[in-house]
Amino acid sequence: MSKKPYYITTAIAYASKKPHIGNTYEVVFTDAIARFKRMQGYDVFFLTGTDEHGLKIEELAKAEGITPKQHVDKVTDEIKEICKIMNISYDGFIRTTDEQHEKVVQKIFNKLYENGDIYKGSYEGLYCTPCESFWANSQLVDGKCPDCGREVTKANEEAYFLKLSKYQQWLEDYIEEHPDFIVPESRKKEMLNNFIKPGLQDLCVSRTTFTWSIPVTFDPKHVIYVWIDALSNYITAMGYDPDGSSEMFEKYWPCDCHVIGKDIMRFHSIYWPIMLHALGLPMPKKLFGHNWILFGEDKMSKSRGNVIYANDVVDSFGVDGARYYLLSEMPISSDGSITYESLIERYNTDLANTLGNLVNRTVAMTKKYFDRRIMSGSCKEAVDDELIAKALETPKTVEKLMDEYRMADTMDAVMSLARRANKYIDETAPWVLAKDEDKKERLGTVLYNLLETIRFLGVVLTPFMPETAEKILAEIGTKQTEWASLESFGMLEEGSSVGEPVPLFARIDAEKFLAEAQAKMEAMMASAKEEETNVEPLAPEIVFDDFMKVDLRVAKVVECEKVKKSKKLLCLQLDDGMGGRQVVSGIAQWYAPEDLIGKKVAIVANLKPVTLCGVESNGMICAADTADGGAKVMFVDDDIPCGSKIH
RNA sequence: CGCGGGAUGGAGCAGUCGGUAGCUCGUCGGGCUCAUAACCCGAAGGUCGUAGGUUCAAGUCCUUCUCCCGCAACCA
Repeated sequence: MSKKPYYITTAIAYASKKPHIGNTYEVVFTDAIARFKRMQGYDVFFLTGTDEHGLKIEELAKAEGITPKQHVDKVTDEIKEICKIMNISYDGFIRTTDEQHEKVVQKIFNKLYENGDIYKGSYEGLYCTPCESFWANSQLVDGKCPDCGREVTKANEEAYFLKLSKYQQWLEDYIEEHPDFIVPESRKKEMLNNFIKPGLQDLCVSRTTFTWSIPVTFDPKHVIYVWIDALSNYITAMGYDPDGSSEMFEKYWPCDCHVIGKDIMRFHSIYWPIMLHALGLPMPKKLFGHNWILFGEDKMSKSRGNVIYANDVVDSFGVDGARYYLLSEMPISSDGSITYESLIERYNTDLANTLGNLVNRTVAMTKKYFDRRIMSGSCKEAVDDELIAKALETPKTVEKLMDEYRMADTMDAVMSLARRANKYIDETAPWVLAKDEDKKERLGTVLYNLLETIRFLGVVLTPFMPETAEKILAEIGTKQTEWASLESFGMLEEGSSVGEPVPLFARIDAEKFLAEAQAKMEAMMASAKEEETNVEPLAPEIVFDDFMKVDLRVAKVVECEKVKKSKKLLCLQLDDGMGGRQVVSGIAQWYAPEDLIGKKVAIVANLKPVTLCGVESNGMICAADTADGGAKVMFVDDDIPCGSKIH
């Protein structure tokens, strides 16, 4: 009988910059599932790759003075290197710049066009000529271009649209009728309530403002929207072709699981199903949206000095230390957090103490008492039963948990067996048995039970920590490494020999390590600061009259409170020397109301009033952007009277 | 009242169908010496966010409120 196919993918990584450890999580998670399914006897295809088109990459390359292709080649090499370091067993690695992919994406676009699911329409918008940008009404600042402040003109540009609206009802029904399609459940509700039910607007799927993308064949000044391009990778990589797909595609499609970050759930749960449906293809079976790994409470960024790359972790903790951490630390329902402290703790307690030491002490005793020989396991006693039962139950538990992608719980189930084995050593006290020649046979059995339990651990760990598993199994000299060999306890070959007891995981000195990590962080922040000197490009030149149109004034913050229902907005009552005014400002993330009360600030005083979240705003507080995306308010000397004009 | 998730010993979490509140780490005490100052046992520590309700019985079901998080909106 042929093996059942199982097709699993990660999202393709955006080839703009080297991914950090949080980004690496997805590929490790998926790798563990892929390896697990292989062990279960599935014919697995595990696809990953890189998304290499788009405006951002074009701009980055320009800034570096290289071509976009050179840029993505570099980043893709880095990503492949990380996969190698992390021991990722992908079967396919697609790049969206692959010729085959580009060709098929064009065909997909054409087919959708021919079927009428993509149509040519016009993108109606407000255009700022100097900036060459379209803006939506809501983006305008005082009715003007938010970038340069000039007048915008109504303009029409032709563009292609995907008829999402046509499939809205179908999509809604499909998601409702397939409760396992989007997991976890909360993501499903988010998508349904925030996007689908309010109504889908047709999606603009072509661009003319940049060129680093796949051209529309029949209208070459347009390039295909990156998400159409990117999502297609899941089928183009497998040999899908509107004119006749490969056998491989027929075998593996529909995909069993797309593992994706929660941020791109939207694209995968709306655009992708509709594209597939329009192409007449079956839906993937599951979209699994995972959470993020944050550094403590923060997102990782260079300016915070907290970017951790996969290779940093691997250098200190080894591949499997890194893999184990990622797999065990990520809760299913909320964001995980990575800290050096927890990394060390996890490594030392679970891997070094519980697992590594178990293997080491058992092998050492086998060496000491039986000159490495594995004895018979036939001299049984009642104490053995609990250990044996636990060993037999562990693979079953793992299977059950892995069905629901409960990775952290899976890791715990495995460690729990190792802990039980340590306890068994205490219960049986082999060193006491060793003192009594009559107990030699019993001692042999105790060690046999331990070694057999270690074999279970080795086999069960194979998908998660392949290198360690291999070491463990080699150490006890067994050939019984198949998942099926865990059906019964006692498959370990009697009479064979164990290897030399070598620690699997060396303990890490937390204090020393943290001091070094601190130094690294500081160095990173310093270098990030240097990079920050890359200032924003200058806006187009203006004449003095333009400047004079802006009326800047000094004002004192009299009252300040948060705008309800909004995370970002503060509502300020200002003394502007002209009877006072109310201004709303999007700085709540960086300033508490009491930070501002009593201070004097610079305001743009003649902005047309607008209403934000139901609160009227008459003007704008001047603030400087900071490198990490924050803002710093420009405070003014207290002795300048309110209402003073600023030139 | 935009949508959704959550609040459980010092920390991080589990708790399926309502039926004695559990796990890992940490702390304290003890044991052991095969082992990587590792391992094992014991103890302290929780009125399960708040206020009500249903029930013989509520962490679990219903309602009120508070706070946190995600998504959406919003950054004039």
